Amino acid sequence: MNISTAAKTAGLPVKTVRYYADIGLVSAPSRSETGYRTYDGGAVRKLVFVRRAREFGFSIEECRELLSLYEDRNRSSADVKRIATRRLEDIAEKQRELKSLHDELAYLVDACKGDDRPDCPIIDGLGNRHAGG
Amino acid sequence: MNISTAAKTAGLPVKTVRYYADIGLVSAPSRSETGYRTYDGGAVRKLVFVRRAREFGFSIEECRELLSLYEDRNRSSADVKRIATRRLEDIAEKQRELKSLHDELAYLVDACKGDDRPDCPIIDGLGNRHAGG
DNA sequence: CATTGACTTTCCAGTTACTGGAAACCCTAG
DNA sequence: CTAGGGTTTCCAGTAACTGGAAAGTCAATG
Repeated sequence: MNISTAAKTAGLPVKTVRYYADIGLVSAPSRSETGYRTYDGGAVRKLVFVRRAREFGFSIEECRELLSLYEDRNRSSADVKRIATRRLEDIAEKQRELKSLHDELAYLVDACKGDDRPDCPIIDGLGNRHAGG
Repeated sequence: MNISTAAKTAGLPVKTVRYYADIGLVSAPSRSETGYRTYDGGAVRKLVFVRRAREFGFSIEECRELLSLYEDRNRSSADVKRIATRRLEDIAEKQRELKSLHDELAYLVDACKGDDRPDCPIIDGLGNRHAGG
């Protein structure tokens, strides 16, 4: 199949599919006589794998690592779990950050009357860190 | 004061302080006879304001907007509240996404034995979307 | 006065993960 | 044969910096 069919099947933009081969994340596809890229089921499955991993927030480098584990019939599940667990910690950390951010900003928004006068705790709160963050 | 003192006081890297003037986010500082940038308290306060806003996840363009409100003695607090509320919704949305991501990945990690055998629900789960995600 | 080392300047390149667009080639339907 | 897609390559741009080179400046020392 041609690139647009492969891309559609994998749920990725055509540009992205080309890009993933350019950076060597997936292997370069074979070409037709006229130079068109041609894809088979296996190539598409790898693209799906990458798309899913990216949706999980794995970086391209992590995808590279996961993909080599995906392709390695002899790797241990512990190797995979290690990477996934690290990623899980990243997510939890990000969640904590977002929560404190949300709470602090919500506090400021709540304190702001939102009327046509210039007094605004949000602006004030951005200018000087408020106590008890 | 020179740029490194200003940067330290504002809690920003020197490079970033220069960058913010380059892109016109803050006005270009005055220069000494030999071309060194010189900062006063007002300039530093604006840098602090930008740093805080960035920490809150406001984009540079939003910072530009907020900064003009910060500098405008006649703007209404409603204008500020509008921007901050939009940002608050972004954060809430991001939190929801992170939660579903976390739950799904945690489910996979939990299902993986993490031993030296190749069976791995994480890899399998990345290859094919699991039901009831 | 010379030197040393820290600080500053400008400018260019690189980062992440793509995305947009131009110019040219290919393919299929009518 | 033409029209309209799809495809190719390559270059540039995004967001928000960050790193580094080469050259000028400053303050303290000998």
